[in-house]
Amino acid sequence: MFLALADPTRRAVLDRLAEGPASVGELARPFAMALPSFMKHIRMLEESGWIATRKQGRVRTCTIQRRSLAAADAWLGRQRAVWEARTDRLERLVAELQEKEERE
Amino acid sequence: MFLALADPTRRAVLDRLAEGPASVGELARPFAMALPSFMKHIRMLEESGWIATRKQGRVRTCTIQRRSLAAADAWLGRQRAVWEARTDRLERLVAELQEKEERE
DNA sequence: TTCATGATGAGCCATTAGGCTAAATATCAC
DNA sequence: GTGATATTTAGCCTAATGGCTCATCATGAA
Repeated sequence: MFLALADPTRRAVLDRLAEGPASVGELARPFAMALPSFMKHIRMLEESGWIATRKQGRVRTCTIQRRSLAAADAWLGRQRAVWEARTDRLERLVAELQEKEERE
Repeated sequence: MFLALADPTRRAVLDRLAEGPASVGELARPFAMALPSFMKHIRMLEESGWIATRKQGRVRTCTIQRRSLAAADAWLGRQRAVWEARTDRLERLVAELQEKEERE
């Protein structure tokens, strides 16, 4: 899931898709890359759940999937939560120590 | 940056470090992995800015870096923002169309 | 039908990732 | 100074990544 975000091409594709669906060819245009290479990125984005694709005629249309964004967010969110909880504990500890010092 | 999150070992290390600093050996203990292998993960986490390390005597202590979390958040945040802006536009568009229909 | 176009399949290649072992280094504790 | 402890270096191995070309397939347009 994060692996998909590790590549700049794929992040750019997601950036583009956030604005709305697009065909493979359309998505590929900005990149100096052979189509088969580009397709690997598309497939990987689909397999990792970041996008969904549907083929009508000879055109395959890609749509971003909100769900993955939520999943990635969740991990970072948990991370932030623990970090902040710890920070809070530290702050309380420091506060207590200071109080104690003042009383002495 | 996201590449560092792509590996479960490294995510686990970050999970652990969110609770507070730890030495390399301490961090490595839960993993069935040779130390040199583990060190590669540590180095990668450091190079990608997720952690900072400092060596005193023979012990290297690792600390999580808040900054990276913020950076990762930023990307996802931007992504969400565009997505939601677009959703809003679509909702407005739908609303307008419905109004128009009702008037007809 | 024939041709152009959008997407794919197959397979090659160089680099990187992620694991290992064996040996070296640097402290710390006696 | 000897031995145990905590890393670290060097180098090897396999599989996966990310790129390429060339050949194919399927569909839309003339």
